[in-house]
Amino acid sequence: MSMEIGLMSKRVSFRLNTLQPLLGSFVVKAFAPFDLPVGSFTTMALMDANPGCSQIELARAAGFDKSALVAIVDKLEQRGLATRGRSPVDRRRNTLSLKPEGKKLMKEMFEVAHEVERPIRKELSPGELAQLFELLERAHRAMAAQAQK
Amino acid sequence: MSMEIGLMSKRVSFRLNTLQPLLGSFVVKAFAPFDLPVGSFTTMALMDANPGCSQIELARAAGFDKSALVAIVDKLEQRGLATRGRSPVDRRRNTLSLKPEGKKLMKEMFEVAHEVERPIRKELSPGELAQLFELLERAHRAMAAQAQK
DNA sequence: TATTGTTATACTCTATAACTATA
DNA sequence: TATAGTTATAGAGTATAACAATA
Repeated sequence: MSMEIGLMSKRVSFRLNTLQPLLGSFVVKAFAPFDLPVGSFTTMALMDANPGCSQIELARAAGFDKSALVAIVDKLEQRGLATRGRSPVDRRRNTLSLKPEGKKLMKEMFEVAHEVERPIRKELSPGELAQLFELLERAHRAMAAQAQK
Repeated sequence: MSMEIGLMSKRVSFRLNTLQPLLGSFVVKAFAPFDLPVGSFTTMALMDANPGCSQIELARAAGFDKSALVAIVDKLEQRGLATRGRSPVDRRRNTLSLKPEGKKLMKEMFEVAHEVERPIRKELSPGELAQLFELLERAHRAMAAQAQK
C-alpha cells in the first residue's frame, strides 16, 4: 500500500519528526569510529566558532541541556581535543576552546557529515539547499523567540 | 556572548537537531490536555489518509517502530477513536481505520498544532512555507532511498 | 522460511533537582 | 538571591529480540 500523509503535509513538525531521526541514525553510524559522545561534533564546531565561550552559552546554542554538555567536554579534554579554562572576570564560568588537534578532528568529522548528507545534495540544487538552510534558520529563530516569552 | 554557528551553518542535521526538539516541546505541551500517547495525532492523521492500512505500513510512514505503534493503537481503540480489524485476505494484518469521533478529535488536534506553528507562519510567507515543505519532503525521500540500500 | 502484530526488555536521552562555588 | 558548572537520578522514548499466528 502506497501511503498518503494527508493533513500532515501541512505540518512542519511532521517533516522534522521523520527526517531528523532518519538523518540522525546515519550520522550516528558514520561517527561511530570516532568513539566520541553524541553531540561532540556540534560542540567542537561551536567551540571553534566561539573561542572562550562558556558551557551554558554553548549548550543553549546547540540545543541541549547544560548538564548534558559536561560529559562531552570531559571526553574532549581527556582526548586532548579541547581545554576548559576559568574565566578571570567571572570565576564561575569556564572558557572553552578547541585545540589544534580538535580542530583537525572536527574538520574530519565535517567531511564525514558532508558525505552522509550527499543524497540531499544530489536531490537539491545548491540554490535550493541554501534556501532550505535559510528557511530552517528563520523558522528556528521564530520558535526560539516564542520560547522566551 | 552572541554565539556563531560556524561550519554548522552548512549541515542540514544541525538545523534539524535544534529546531525539531524545540518545536516538539511546544507540541507536547499543547497536546497534553488530550491525554494521548505521543504519536497519536500523527497516527490518526495517517489512518484518516489511508483507511484500511496495516500497522507496519503506518509505522514506516510515521517513522517509528512497529512495536511503538501497538500502545498507541490500543489507546485509540480504548477511547473509541479508531478500530483495529483483521484483513480477510491476509489474516496476519490488522486493518486500521479512524472512527468519526477520531476524525473529529484529529481535526481539533490539527488546529492546536497549527497554532503552535504560528510563529513560523508569521515569519515565512505562504510561498516560503510551501517551499520549505517541498524541500524537506525531497530531502526525506532522498535519505529514505539511501536507507533501503 | 518470512512477515505481522505483540510483548518484554534494555538502552539511550533528556529533564530535573540538588549541590558547590562564585557573583 | 541568582548563576555556572557538576552530579545523580528518574522518566520518557527508542530499539531489540523473541514469540505466536499466518503466509
